[in-house]
Amino acid sequence: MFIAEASEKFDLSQDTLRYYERIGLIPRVNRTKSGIRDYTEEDCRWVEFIKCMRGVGLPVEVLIEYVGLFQQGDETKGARKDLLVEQRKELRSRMEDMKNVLERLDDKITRYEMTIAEREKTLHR
Amino acid sequence: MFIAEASEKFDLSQDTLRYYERIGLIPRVNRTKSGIRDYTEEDCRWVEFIKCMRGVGLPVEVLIEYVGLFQQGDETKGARKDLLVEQRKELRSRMEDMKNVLERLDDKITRYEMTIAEREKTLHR
DNA sequence: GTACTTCTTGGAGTTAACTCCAAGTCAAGC
DNA sequence: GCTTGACTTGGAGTTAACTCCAAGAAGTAC
Repeated sequence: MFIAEASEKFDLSQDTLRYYERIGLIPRVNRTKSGIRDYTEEDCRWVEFIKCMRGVGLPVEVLIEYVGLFQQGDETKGARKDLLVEQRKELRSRMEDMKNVLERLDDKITRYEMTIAEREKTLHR
Repeated sequence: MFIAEASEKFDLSQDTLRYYERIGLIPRVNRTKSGIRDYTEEDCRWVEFIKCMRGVGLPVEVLIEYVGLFQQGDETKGARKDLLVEQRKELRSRMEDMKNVLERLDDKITRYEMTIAEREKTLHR
């Protein structure tokens, strides 16, 4: 799969795909003999994984480290696990914050709805 | 309350507080006769609200609009509600994404734990 | 009444994460 | 064998959201 197709498939610009590879956010992608990127199944799995993680805000820096550890082989499995555990903690904490804000928004919206309804009533009285 | 105290209280730098005010993310804060910011209760409520919303990623631009609408008076209550409803939708959608990623991380971590435990066993056999 | 500290403003600088661009290469169509 | 179009690279530019800075004023300690 060439870069145009991958770009479509993952809804990431070609520039973003190249950028991710450049900075080590995904491992180096396969090339044809003439140097053109030709994404393998595994390349695609990396892109999908990174897009997914970036989508919920895991920092590029952290993901670069993960990919780096991965490329160093089995010895780094412990470190990789620790990294994921830490990110999971962060994610949970952010979700907790969001849950609270969501409640607050629900509340605020309900109050707006009530005052607006109240005003309507008064107007038509 | 002067800016140093507000900065402490909300854990936002003085620069951030001034910046928020400058761009209209919070309404103009009260001044002493000599021009020094003196946060009232209401100013504080705004700061707290904005910090809270920014903390879960609501865009500055959107919050500026909300504050702007607020300052235009009761006529804008409908618009303010709509804005909050839209942001709630966004928030819910992001939380949904995060829930999925959380499951994925749980899975990945479990798998790491299993392979690491497996290797330990082999080593000590 | 002068030194010190804390504030003021407008504007410049920084950071993360892309996004765009110029110059060049290569395969395909005619 | 020349044009076209999709690709390559390294590097510059952009955006959102701060963060820092210089110059100056104002209250406080002595």
